[in-house]
Amino acid sequence: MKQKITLKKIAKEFGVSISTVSKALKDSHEISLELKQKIQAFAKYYHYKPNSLALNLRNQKTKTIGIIIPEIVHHFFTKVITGIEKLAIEKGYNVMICLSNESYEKEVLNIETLANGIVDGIIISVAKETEEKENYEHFTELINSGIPLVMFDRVVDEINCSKVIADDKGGAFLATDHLIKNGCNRVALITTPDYVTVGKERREGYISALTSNKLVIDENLILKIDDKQDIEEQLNRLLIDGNPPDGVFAVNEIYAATFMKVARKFGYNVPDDIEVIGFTDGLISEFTIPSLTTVAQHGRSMGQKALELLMDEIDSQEADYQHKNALIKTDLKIRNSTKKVQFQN
Amino acid sequence: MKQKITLKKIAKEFGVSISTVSKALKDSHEISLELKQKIQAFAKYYHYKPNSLALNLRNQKTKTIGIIIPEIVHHFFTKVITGIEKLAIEKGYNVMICLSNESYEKEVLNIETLANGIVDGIIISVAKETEEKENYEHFTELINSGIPLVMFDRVVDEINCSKVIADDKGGAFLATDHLIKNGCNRVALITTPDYVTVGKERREGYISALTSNKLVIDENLILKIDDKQDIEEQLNRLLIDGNPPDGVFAVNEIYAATFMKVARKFGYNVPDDIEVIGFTDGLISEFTIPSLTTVAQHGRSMGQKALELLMDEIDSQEADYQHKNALIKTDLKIRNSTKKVQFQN
DNA sequence: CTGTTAGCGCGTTCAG
DNA sequence: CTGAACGCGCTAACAG
Repeated sequence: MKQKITLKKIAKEFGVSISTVSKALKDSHEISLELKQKIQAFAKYYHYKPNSLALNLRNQKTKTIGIIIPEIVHHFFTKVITGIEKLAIEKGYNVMICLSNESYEKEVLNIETLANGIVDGIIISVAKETEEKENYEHFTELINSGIPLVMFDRVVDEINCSKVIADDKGGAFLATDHLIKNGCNRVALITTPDYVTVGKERREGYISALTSNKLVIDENLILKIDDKQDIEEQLNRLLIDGNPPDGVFAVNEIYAATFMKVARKFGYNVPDDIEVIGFTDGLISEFTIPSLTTVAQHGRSMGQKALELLMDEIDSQEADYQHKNALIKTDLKIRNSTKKVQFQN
Repeated sequence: MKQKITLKKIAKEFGVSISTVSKALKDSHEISLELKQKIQAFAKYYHYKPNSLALNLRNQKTKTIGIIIPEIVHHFFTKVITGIEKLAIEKGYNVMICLSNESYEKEVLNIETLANGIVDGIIISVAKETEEKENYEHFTELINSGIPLVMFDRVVDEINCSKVIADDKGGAFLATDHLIKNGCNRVALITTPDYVTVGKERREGYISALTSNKLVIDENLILKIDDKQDIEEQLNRLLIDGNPPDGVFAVNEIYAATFMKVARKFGYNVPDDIEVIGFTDGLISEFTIPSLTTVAQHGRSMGQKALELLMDEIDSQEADYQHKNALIKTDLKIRNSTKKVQFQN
């Protein structure tokens, strides 16, 4: 168990002081060439590396940024992380990922530990439970303590920090509008409970598309899924009364793919009887039959943008930093769960 | 921008020394009850928290463990992480995730930074490129420097550390045997290039199942996929000559799902013409049509086991720690890409 | 050219 | 009951 090599040990080895070694290793002009070379060679041989703990303590910064996400088993979040990570490395930062598991308490805990001197900034997508409780003190405290915070995807308006979100509303509009243009006039929405912010946005896009196409909003066609219950069963309701929708927009991939399964069970054909679009950046869409038309979220871009904003704030340490918001464009990825025929009439 | 509260500041506030405050906060009997109460109340009010950097520096440990994985956009790895994380939190450890992106260089870099005093131990699944290069110095150095290392899934035999792997061979045997028992006698294997260790294991299981069923190994039925090229095109080869396999075992979900797509394009029906099994712990399998029969890997259990072994090594700081290996059972998750009729003859 | 000192924040002796 | 001193590893200002 080889011990770590430190300045102190090198100093002892050469019978010089610690600071001499430190300077020698930084190639300071104050040190004689001969001594420098010897020390540098020695250090290299033993793979000397400054202890980052000590450095961090001294510099009061850590060159690592923290990411808090609700769930890692989720393709969208992993994409975002990939985006963050890539850029972070380029900028010489390390990345630390924490999971809140959608729990308020764990989110608070994560923030507390991260804030405790181990990261220079935090990127977060807030937990469902936090959105539900509307309890945001931990965010304000974090910000007050001087640690930059950037929110992405699931953001909270009340908090004054930089934010990056996908154009949820626009994407939902795009999808719904596409269905209508394809000839659907009974377009259903499969969504989350109200407290989930992205769900709300997507719902607004859906409604706006309906109204702008002069269709009425039929509450019977709006289904809010409770994740804690069986999803298939809840989806049945849309089909069981023999008066099915002819188009379906689901706010995520799982809902969309599961709906297709259920529809098939009821004997409906997708896309001939019912066209389906999902909102997602997932893996499943390509492998369902028919493959699923989706609203692409561009998770990687979101991650990159989030890191950019965070860096911007970290670098410009002005007390009155002006927080920025970014909207990541979404677009339709047409696959086979919708008909190709547009503008048919 | 509220400054962080430290022992020093509290001490100044009360006109006492730093160590007095420190003791007061730990409820030491050396401090008068009155003073203790005042200080504790004050600290609580200002959310005093010991700076972990300083603590780590002092204690020479960090209570965080590092995870290095090749790719995060991969359901199996996220499952493993979930498993690690859950147990880690319980044990009071934090988790830091780094991505190697399958690159040798990034893996080395990750290890170097993590080893540099920021983690107490590392759990890794090695990058493909590292396996290819067979360059393992960074691992031996890490171990020599006294930081416990545990490998999972993609492990390297030559390195003396604890390891946890899925029973790849057994799972492959199970799958292949199942196909044969179902009546297949031309079972194909879709696998990775040779240097990927898990691929090799699974291949062995496949071959062992064939021989134990007295079937000959037909190299034409073994297809090694190069991920850098178009997968569908490579899969065509299995079907293009009009003499297709009647069973297919793929070493991962993507290969399996993609094969089903290709087979369908060639007019073959799964499972009637060709039965398919994939090795995986993924999301896609449930949503393909037909849903995919798989060998379940139990990623979460692997993660948990890996952390257990790591903790075991960290706790027992004996110089001659005896490294342990764990084999995580795999089992068949029967879905609809295989026929239900077993023992038919 | 080299060494001393101080300080980052903390906990632990050891003296008083 | 309280405080001074030390050490974790490092750097920077200041002496010599």
